[in-house]
Amino acid sequence: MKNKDGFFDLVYQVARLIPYGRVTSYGAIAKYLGSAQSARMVGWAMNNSHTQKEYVPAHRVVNRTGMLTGKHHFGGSDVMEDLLKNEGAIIAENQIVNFHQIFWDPAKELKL
DNA sequence: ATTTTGACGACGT
DNA sequence: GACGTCGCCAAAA
Repeated sequence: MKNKDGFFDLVYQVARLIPYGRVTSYGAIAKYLGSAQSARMVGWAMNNSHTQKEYVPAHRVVNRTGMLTGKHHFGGSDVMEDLLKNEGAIIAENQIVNFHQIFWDPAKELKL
């Protein structure tokens, strides 16, 4: 397949697998991909996520602190917060309060 | 080909 | 316990 087995595409696919009302961290995805130390790459991939044909729920991906670090990349609006809140996430000061509650680890949940 | 970055993470002070 | 710095990998300039 001409699927670019690139790191980016992998991240996009995993990000799309994030269930509704759930969030994950860059490190979690990176770990699932086998490159736990490449958490930064995941974030970078998200930056290019807009280049993907399919929409990537990047708003469900936050850093390990649960802070919406990437909300600035959503067009400058608080759309990211609104979306997460809409899914049941509690956001306060750009930070997910119930992060531990809605945290979704692909390497754990998605792992068969 | 080399250098810089980049939406992180862990360790150190 | 809060703040700072370094380290990681991979892609873009």
